[in-house]
Formats: sequence, C-alpha cells, structure tokens
Amino acid sequence: MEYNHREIESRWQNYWRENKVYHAEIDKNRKKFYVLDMFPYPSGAGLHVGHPLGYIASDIYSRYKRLQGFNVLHPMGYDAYGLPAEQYAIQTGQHPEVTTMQNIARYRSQLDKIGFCYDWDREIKTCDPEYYKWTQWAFIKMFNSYYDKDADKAMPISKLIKHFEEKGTEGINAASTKEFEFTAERWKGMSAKEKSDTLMNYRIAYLGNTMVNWCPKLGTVLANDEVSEGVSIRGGYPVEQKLMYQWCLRVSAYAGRLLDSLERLDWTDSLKETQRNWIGRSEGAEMIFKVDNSDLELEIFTTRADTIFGVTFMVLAPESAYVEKITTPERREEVNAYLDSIKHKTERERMIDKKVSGVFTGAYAINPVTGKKIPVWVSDYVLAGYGTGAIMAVPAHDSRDYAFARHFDLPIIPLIEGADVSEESFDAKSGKMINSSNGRLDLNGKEVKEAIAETKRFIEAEGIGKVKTNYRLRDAIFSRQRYWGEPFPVYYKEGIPEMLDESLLPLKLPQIDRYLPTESGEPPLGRAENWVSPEGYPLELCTMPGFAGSSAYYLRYMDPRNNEALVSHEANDYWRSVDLYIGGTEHATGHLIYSRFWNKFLYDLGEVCEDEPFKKLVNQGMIQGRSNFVYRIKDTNTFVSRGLIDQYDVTPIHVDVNIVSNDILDTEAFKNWRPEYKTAEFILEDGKYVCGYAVEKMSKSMFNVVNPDDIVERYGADTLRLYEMFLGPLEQSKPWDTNGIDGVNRFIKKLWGLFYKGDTLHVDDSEPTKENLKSLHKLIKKVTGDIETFSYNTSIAAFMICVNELASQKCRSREVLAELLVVLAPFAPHVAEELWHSAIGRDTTICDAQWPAFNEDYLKEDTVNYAVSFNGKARYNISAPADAAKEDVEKMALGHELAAKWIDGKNIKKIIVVPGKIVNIVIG
RNA sequence: GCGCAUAUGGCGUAAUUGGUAGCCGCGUUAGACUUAGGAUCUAAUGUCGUAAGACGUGGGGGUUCGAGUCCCCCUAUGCGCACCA
Repeated sequence: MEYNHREIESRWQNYWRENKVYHAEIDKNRKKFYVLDMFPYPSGAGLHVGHPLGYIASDIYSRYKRLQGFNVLHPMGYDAYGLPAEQYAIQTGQHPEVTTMQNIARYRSQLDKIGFCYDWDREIKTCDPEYYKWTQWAFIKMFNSYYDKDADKAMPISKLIKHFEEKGTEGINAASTKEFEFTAERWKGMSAKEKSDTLMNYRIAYLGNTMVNWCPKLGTVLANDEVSEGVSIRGGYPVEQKLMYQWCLRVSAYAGRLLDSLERLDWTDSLKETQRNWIGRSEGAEMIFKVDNSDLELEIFTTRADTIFGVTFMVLAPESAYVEKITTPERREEVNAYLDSIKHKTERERMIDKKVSGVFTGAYAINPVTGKKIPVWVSDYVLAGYGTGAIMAVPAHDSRDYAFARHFDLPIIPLIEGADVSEESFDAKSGKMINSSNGRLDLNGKEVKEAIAETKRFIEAEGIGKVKTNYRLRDAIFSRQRYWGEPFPVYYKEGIPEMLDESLLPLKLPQIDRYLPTESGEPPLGRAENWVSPEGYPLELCTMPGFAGSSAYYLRYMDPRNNEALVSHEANDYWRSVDLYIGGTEHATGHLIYSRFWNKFLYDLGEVCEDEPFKKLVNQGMIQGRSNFVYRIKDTNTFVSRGLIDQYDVTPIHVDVNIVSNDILDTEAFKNWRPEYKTAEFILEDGKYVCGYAVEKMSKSMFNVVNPDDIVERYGADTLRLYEMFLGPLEQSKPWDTNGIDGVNRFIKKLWGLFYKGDTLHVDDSEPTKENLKSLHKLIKKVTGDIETFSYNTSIAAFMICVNELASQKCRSREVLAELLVVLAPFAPHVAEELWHSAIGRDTTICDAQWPAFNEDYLKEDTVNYAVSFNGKARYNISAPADAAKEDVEKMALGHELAAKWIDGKNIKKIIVVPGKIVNIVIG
C-alpha cells in the first residue's frame, strides 16, 4: 500500500469529528490542562502558511498532554469584530456580518485540513450576541465599580456613594481622574448631574474628557497601542490629538498590580520587559511650587528630588489648565500665539519636529526649598498626560531642560561634583552633590541616591510635597465611532448616562442602511431606527473597540453556552486559567495588558478564581515571505536567469512563488501567469531558469503568499505540520521556504515503508532487539524533553534518525513500532492513527494510547569510547567498560602505549576524566 | 538615547549546558536503477591542502587542562519603548 495522504487524512479527520474525540468535559478525576491559541481575526485573505505555526505548536502540546492522561481543553474561535470588515462594508454596502461569516467559514475549512484537535463544540465568535452579552455585562460591572487603593481592589460603587453620604470624601483613597474634596452635606446637595459627574471620576468604566488619538481618515478614536509613530496601525493613517468625551477604562488603577504580578508569570523575559516598559513605573515625588504674587500653586512630579537646588525655571505643558491662569496680561498675546502654533500640529508633526520651542508666561514661582524666584515657561516638550503636566527644570542634569535652557539662555547650575555642563547635561544618577544646601537641608557631599531619599524625607516633613509613584500606562479609551463592534449597554437619561438592566442583555447591534457616520457627524449607529432604551431614552452611539471582545474570551471557552454567567463557578474552578498560551508578540501592549486587567477586575469581583489569565506564554515567531524574482532585460520581453544578470541591463520583477520550485522557474506556467508574459522568452543556465529571492513580509503584492491548502493538497497535513516545526526554533522569526519540504515528506514515506513493504504489513510480535529499544528510547527521551521546551525542530530530527535506524535494523517489533507511533502522534497525527489502526491495535485508536515511559537502561552501553587529549588537544580514542570507575579509565589512558610516547619527558600535572566522554591529560 | 534579543558551512539549523563543533534536512557532486524524471537508492560534502596536517562558531582580549557556550570591550542585525521629568 502506498502512502496516500489525501485518503488517510480525510478518513481520520472525519473519524475525530464524528466521534467527538477531542471534546472536553469537566472530569474531576482527571487533571486538567488548558492550551490556548490567540484566536484569529478572520480576514478576507484567508490563512497563509505563517498563521498555523503557533496553532501547530499548541496542537502538538495538547495532543502530548492528552496522551499523558490530562483532560485537555483546547478550543478555538474568532475575533470577529474589526475594522477591515467595516471598511469593506462601507465600500460595497455588504453587511460586515456577511463577510465576516464567509471569512470564518473559509478559516474553518483551512484549519480543518491541518488536523487540529480543537473542541469545536466550544467555538465562540466575538460578534455573536450570546458571546458579547458578557462583554456588555463586564462593562456594566466596571461602570458600577471603583478602585479602592487601600484594599487594592475594585469595589462596588454603591460603597463609595454610601461613604459620600456619610463622610464626603474624607478617608477615601480611590483611583480617580481628579482629586476631589467635599463634605457629606455638599454631596447631598448635589444635583443628579453633579453626582453623576463626580462618580465618573471614580468609576472603572467612565466617561471622561480625555486627550484621544483621533484618526480622521478612519473616523474613530484609537487606543495607544493601536497607534504607532503618529499613524494608525491599521491603515497607516495620520492620528491627531483631540479632546473628546469618551468612555474609558481605568486600567491605570491596576498598573501596580499588572506590574507586580508579572514576576509570577512564566513568560519570556523580553515580553515581560516590554510590558514593564509600557506600564512604566517611576518612583519620585510630587512637589508644590507657589506662584509669586498669587494664591496659585503649581504641582510638579520629579524622580530627581535631589536636584531641587538646581531648578532654574519651570515648564508647563501647553494643555495645562495653569497656563491660562498664570499668564500675565503683557505676555498673553505671545502665549496664545504659541498655543495656537502647537494646536495646529498633529502628534506626528510634534514628534518629528524636535526643535526647541516655548514661551515665557510672565509668571514666577517660588522654589519651596531655596525660596528663589524662578520663571515659568510653556513648552510642548512637557506632556500634559504624564505626571502633573508641569515640571521643575534642572538644566544641569536633564538633557531636555538643558537644550531648553541653552536655547532661551536660562541659567544652569551644576549640582554634581566634577560634572562638566558646558557642552551637555550630566544625566547620570551618580556622583557627589554640591551647591545643595539651604541650612536645613544639606545634600552636599552625599551620593545622588542618598540625596534623593533625604530630599523626599525633607519635603514630606515640611509639607511641600509627597512621595509618589507614577505610571506611564494610561487609561484605555473604550469608545469607537464605528458600527462593527459591541454596542454599549448605555442610555442617556436627561444627559446622564445610565446602564441598561442586565436582564436586557444582550443589547443587539441594530441593522443600518449605510455604514458611514451620519450627516450630522454622529457615529454610524446614529442611522439606526428606534435606537432607544425600553423607556425611550437614546442609546449610546459608539461601539466598543476590538480588544473588548478578546479580553475575556479564554474564560468563555470554559463554559461557552452558559446563559446565566460568563462562566459558571464550577467550570471556572475546574479549568481555572490558561496553562499554555501561544501567540505573537504583537499583542504585548494591547490584548495581553487588557486581558490581564479584565481578568484582575473579574477576580476582584469574585467572578473568577485566578488573578492572572495566562500562566505560561510562548511567542511563536513571524513567518516572513520568501519572494522570487525574474529579471527582465530592459525594454524587451526576454528574461534572463539569475546567474547571467551581470551581462545585461535588467529589472527584477516579483514572480509568483507558486510557479517556482527550488528557485527554478516553471517557464510554461510563467507564460500563462499573465497575458503580457505570453510571449516571454528566456535566457537559461544549464537549461534552467534560476530565480532570485529576497525575504520580505508575506503579502499578496509580493506574490510570495503560500497557502497551506496547497501544501496540504500536495504533501499532506502531516508533512505541513512537521515541516513548519522543522523550519527552526518556534520563537524565532524566519522566512517560509518551501524548498526543503521534500525532506520531511520523504521521512513520512520512510516511516510508512517501515510498516508496509508493498501491500504487506511487516509488523509482528517478535521480541525487540537491544538496538531497537535503544533507538526507540533515545527518541522517547529526546522528544519528551523537547516538547516541554518547545524545541520541536530537534524532535523532528530525532524522528528521522530513529526511523532510519529502525529501518536499517529491519525492526518489525509491534511493541517498538507502537511506541514510535505514540510519540509521533502529536506531530503527525493522521499517519500515526492510520498505522496504529492497521498495524497495532485494530479496535483502538492512538488517542487511547499512553505516552511511553523512558527507560534509561536501554541507552546504556557495554563499552564507552573516551577521547584522550593532552592539554585539550585530542589525540586518540580508547574504549572502556561502561561501568569503569574514573580511576580505571585514567589508568587505561596512562597505560596506553601511545600515552607513554606522548607524555615522554613531560610532567603529568593532572588527569581529568569526564564520564563517558573525555580523558584530558594535563602536561607541562 | 534607553532596554531586550541574536550572530555557527552555499542555505535552514544542531551541540547532552564548560568536554572530539557542524546532528537532521535542503542544496551540490559522483554513482546505481530506470518507464530518462522536479522519482527512488548509495556515497561524498566546513575551509585550505594531493597528503600529513593546519585553520575554523561576527571582531578583539581574558578565565580554564579545555570556550560556540563563562567574563570584558567592540561591530552588525532585529525587536520594544522613546521629549515619561
């Protein structure tokens, strides 16, 4: 029987599906293991060969764990809301749901062909009302919560209201947008609107006036992680800063916990570092500077409290509310002109333009430590959104302040002994302080770190400041002026936002006729008819962003059809959290932060039992494209082979990689590829047309997209799976190169040949030989170790060696071959099932098998070869009994006649014996 | 600018974690078979050299009997953050 991948793979895929082999249910007698892939956004282009890389890796792990007896949860679903489907809808009028469902069907058929062990009964789609009901539900919970900093967790907003009623803000330590102070009487006297506005400062999901990333081209706001270098990540359109009234999530309240619990996660250091950078903790102090001749006080944040004696001016962010308040009448005109010039710049322009700019407000502040009068400036190098939007400038020890001081000719006072500030600032946090004493606070002679601590103590004692930790992490902007997303369960009653009753969820996305904003500039939902609450109040017109649906999907898989809860306590108690999560690093500062936040929030509420969602995370590398080129001689239709291009004036042209094999062009296929090449002529080398190549992003425009379906059709899913893993280390990015796939395909055929000679099975119950067992157990040891460390590429090599060895040993032993198949099953499940079924256990499938135990005894040798070397230089080999003691090996080496010759006339200093490897004789 | 990775044959990579560098695969070369091929099988394949041998893990230094692996200094590439006070 020949190896026929089409027949084998469809047979077993059908079998698995019909028998629900991979369906998981809670089973308290077995240990659970939860393996998750980052679910895909179903794009119109379908899967290319890079997408399944991580899925194959997780599939191997899942199958391995299952063979080890774990109850494995391995689900899949779709992140179905997103901009591309909506952009397509705007262009074509096609409802995004229609295109999304088509794309999902295509993805599903592509995934099915690869033979994954997903439990499809648990499939979820984020655009399914039964799913997004729980996204809306979580939002309501966030609206009804605030973050209590003392308890360090989210609490019901009702508790805060009760406190306000009894004591006002006294004793409240809560995460808030602004700091408030009022009495219980004041609270009781507030109007409903005032109360609502006040509570918005505390709610975890809140409406706030925030500076947002507004993308005019996309017509929506974007979160920080959706913007890079001033342009939108999707589409690459310019993004500008705009103050808007938006729904936000108070992610910043969780910054400390998000940072601290990173320690406990089994993620790569680089990913944790990326998150640490993004969260950006900095410990410093807030200090108050009084404005001269005024009651106003400016609050600044600094990490270098020690440099207080070197403050020669202050700078406010252009957006700071203080600018308006402190600017003197004489300076008003100039300040306004400056603010205008800033406003007209986009974020991108502000970033590109690194020229120093700024304007003096005319006001002075008093340094609280020295009592000196210092000028207050405005400049766009100070950010409104970080710290207090105001800084104390220490030009001697901060490069930005230095550049500013130089430009505007402001004084520079060095504070560190030996620091030369004539050319540049001295930013390092080291050295001994000078010029830093006012009598009560004396930092002179102290090290910087000590001086920082000392100054902090001083300002707290004097009441001129306090120790403060700041985070770079901002609250997530949660509104999108878009159609294709989850509707907010929010209506506005006389302008006051209210949550819909939970019993009304899901609030379904309404049908609309067009997907563009309304004429009056409202979001697309403004077109929906009767978009009102049951009481007739208008509903929110924005929808939620992409990350809303992906933030808790891993919880929903645990209990996907539950109508009463996101996840039942029973299911959550059993499946707990994701044991292994595989996905790309591109989600490091988006999804992986939001999910952790969302999970911690639900944890605070007691809805879930684990504080972190993803215990172990593995980042698969990106598969890049490998483009091929043909070289056309200028102004002709003649193409010249790569080796000969030096002799002609040629233009390289991308050619479809699917008509190129091992860099050899199929010239006939090329002629038929496009009409203009119908008459193409070729100048060949050795009768072949050799193409050039380059590594580029895999994309349609480079003609380097390889579809997994084509590979599966030609070589089979097992070959695709093995080859993807064989390509190199999982975490590493690498180009897809179909050259080389024959190697793994040949391996499968050899494996097949181990069982079948022609049509007869060559498997019997003969006793395994010592060699058989050694080959097998070498494999078991290697693969078991590799799977745990995701070194799948070296496992494939081990399979090849093992099969070659067993073939040359003419192994027929059912016992040996059975274990070989079990070990292979996670990697190449179809062929393993087929051979198992026909050669090993006719009434069973390989899913019933047990992962074989490794036995060290089989690997033991009778004799062991030692390399004898002198001063590290290898000279000859000796062989010794495997159980020989070090001393005996030493003696053997010495007694060797060659040894005698080599060490002749030299002193032996020592002899180092590495068991089973090396005898090194140190002479001198 | 700050931080994190990575660097090994013509190519993708491996190295029991300090112990004979180059496993496995691709490619290449030669041969066998042959229905003449983009099939299969066998062998060779780091570089220089007829050989003995010498050299060889981005470059330079160091530790060690012994370094791809550890330490120091460079260089290059990739990624992340970036007026974050």
